[in-house]
Amino acid sequence: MNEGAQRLRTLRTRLLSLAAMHSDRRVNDELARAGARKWHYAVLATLDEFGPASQARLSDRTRIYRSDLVAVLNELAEREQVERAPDPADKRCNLVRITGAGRRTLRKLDRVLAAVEDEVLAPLTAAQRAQLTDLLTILVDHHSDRDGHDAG
Amino acid sequence: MNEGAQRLRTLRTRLLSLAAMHSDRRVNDELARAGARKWHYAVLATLDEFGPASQARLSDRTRIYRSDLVAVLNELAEREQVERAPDPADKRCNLVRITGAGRRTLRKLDRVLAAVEDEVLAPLTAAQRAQLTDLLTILVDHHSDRDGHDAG
DNA sequence: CTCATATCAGCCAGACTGATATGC
DNA sequence: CGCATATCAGTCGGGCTGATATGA
Repeated sequence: MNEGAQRLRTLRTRLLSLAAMHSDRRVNDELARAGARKWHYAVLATLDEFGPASQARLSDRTRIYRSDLVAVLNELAEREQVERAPDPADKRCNLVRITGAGRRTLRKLDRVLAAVEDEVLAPLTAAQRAQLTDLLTILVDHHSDRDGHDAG
Repeated sequence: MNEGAQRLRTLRTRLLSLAAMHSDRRVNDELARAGARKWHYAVLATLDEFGPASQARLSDRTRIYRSDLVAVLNELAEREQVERAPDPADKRCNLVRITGAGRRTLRKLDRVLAAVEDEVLAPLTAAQRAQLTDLLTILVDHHSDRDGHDAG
């Protein structure tokens, strides 16, 4: 009805939000069916890739707040997917490491997430998927730099 | 340390999530500075574009749940940015319309959001921004169809 | 009677803050 | 001392569900 018309549907920040919301919902649903949550996967994948680490480092690498990480690790430890032991070199720290069961869970979640990713990106061609990956990577890297996060 | 390494950082569903999280945070922060929230903008923009509507239609168009819309409209009505009056044609409905103050607020928020959008997309060239818009639009349209939402 | 509308009450994951105890 | 780590308590926006009253 006015100059601003169409802004809502073309607002890129909103498109990003809507696309992510749908993607997240599918991810969360499927992870829930597998008995896990995003954070569990993030922790397991990070431990598998980088090896044992303190909770502070895990927090940096997964972007899970330190305060929230506590509960996540409690859950993972309960399921024996990670082990949490005091670091002899620095008694303030816990050294967290992934277990065999954790690796098996990770493999399973990897498959679940690959399927969801494929479903979410279904309407895009291979070339478009590559484009999207590039663009999103640029955005994420850019604000990671500015916010000063751990590069791993 | 294993085949799954790098999966976390290249997982498209995660990249989407991270990019959207950053964008949303910036949007929310700046809207807050302007005394508003995303939902306020969505309602005002939708009313401006499509004209007066019932809450049910507003809910479809903005994707705000009907139950949540009540509070949003209360807030907007308090600030006299919208008017909510019983629809004489269907007494179950409220007819919601934007006011002059609402339009002025909308213009202000439009400027705020344009600035945020520009900041968020800063690392992208004009061509890349167009690409991103296309790709996100495809994704959003695709799942809107499947979830069966109102096209407006 | 069935269906839609508006409203209210409440749940839950998740982002984020602040305080505290402990060890460097 | 100042600084980092892990933990706990709690806030808050927002997505989502269910119940209810009322009218089409």
